[in-house]
Amino acid sequence: MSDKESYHHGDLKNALVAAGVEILAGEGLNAISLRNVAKKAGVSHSAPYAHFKDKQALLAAISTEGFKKLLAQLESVVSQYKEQPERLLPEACWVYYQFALQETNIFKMMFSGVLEKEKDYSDFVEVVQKTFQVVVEVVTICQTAGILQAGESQLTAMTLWAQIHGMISLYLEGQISHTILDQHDLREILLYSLNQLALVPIS
Amino acid sequence: MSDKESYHHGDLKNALVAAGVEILAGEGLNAISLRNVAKKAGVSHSAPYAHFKDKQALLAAISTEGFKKLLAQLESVVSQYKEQPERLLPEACWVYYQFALQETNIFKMMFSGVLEKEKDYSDFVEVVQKTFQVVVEVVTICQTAGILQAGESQLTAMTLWAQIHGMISLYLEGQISHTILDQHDLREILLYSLNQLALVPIS
DNA sequence: ATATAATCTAGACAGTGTCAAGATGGAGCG
DNA sequence: CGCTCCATCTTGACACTGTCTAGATTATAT
Repeated sequence: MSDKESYHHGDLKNALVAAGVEILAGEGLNAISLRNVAKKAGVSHSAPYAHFKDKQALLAAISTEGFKKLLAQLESVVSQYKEQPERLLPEACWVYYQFALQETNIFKMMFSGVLEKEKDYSDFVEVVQKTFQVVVEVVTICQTAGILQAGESQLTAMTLWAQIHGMISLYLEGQISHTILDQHDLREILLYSLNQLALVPIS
Repeated sequence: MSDKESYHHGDLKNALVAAGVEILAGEGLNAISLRNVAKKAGVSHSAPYAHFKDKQALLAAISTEGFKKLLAQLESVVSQYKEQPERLLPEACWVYYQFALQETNIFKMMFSGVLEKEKDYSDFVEVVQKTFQVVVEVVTICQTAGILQAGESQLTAMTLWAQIHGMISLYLEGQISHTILDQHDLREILLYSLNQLALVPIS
């Protein structure tokens, strides 16, 4: 089925997403066009319409892929540091930072309002919810360990996520003042912000 | 000079920015094209190139306009509550939320990585820095009032900004879980997150 | 084996950003 | 005042975009 010579591609849907991810990573957000992606997948310019209603739908699929990757990395760090809550918190946040720094374009796409959320894109919504569940899990662990204030874990998780997400977003936008960046690297800034939230010193 | 009949528009640069703001607010980010903006300003499709190097440059000018508006609102709330630090903090943050909610499209544009920051866009950078200065001012006031932890006010300001910015961004992206939104409105969520940062209960 | 549906191609259309050539008229010079 | 220069604006063109239609190809189910 994955015979590249055949008229029917066999796995075009995934191939298009993969091509999109590649273009996104290599040439940036503006370089990603349907025709571009189709060409990279070795297929005619309107073939994607057999698998995606829209350009939006393709972008949603690419974003979903990004979220899956982020989710996997978060889950990995949680299972690694589950028993050391004082390390779990900074490392989990650091993974988020790292993802944003390494997969900048996909990250921006995931959050930059490129996709209008009118359509459900149910796969996308699902993986986002799962990701949030992991954040809640991290928060719960930290709360029972006395590292974070006890309280509604969902709201605290939102607060934590907002903190991390906001900081890395502002960083990517180049909106962290140079007087700060000259004196501190990103890891220090992360730890400083976490210590504003935590009950116990974090390092 | 503002004679609308004349061949030379007289104030086209500002007119284009104004038209852009209007389209952005009315029809959204995807509807804003150079030709569209030019038509709204009553001018031919490539007239903008006399005033802006790029589409990017126009977008940067529009973003700058947005920042000026946000800055003005922030400054206003600071001068209003300067003497009541316990109210200043939530109200200043609330103004940020309100701006994002009311001028959603401009807000997204200001932060959504639409403009590549390779070029300086010095007006833009300047107003961003001024805005950050106001945040630092708010933080300093709250620190001396014992509402926020004493420390490097720039880093604390970054933390606060990230918190607010992250939360409203996630909200606009539809990424705050419904189980939260069903139980709390945005103002409550804001206050909850601020209370994670503040030394004193905030309401 | 044949019909039906899924997949892919080819061609067309209106929009898009950008550039080049030329028209227009205001500003500063004599 | 008259003339020149130059910023401003128009027109036309180009390659590229998302999307739609009609038709070709092939997998799948009967």
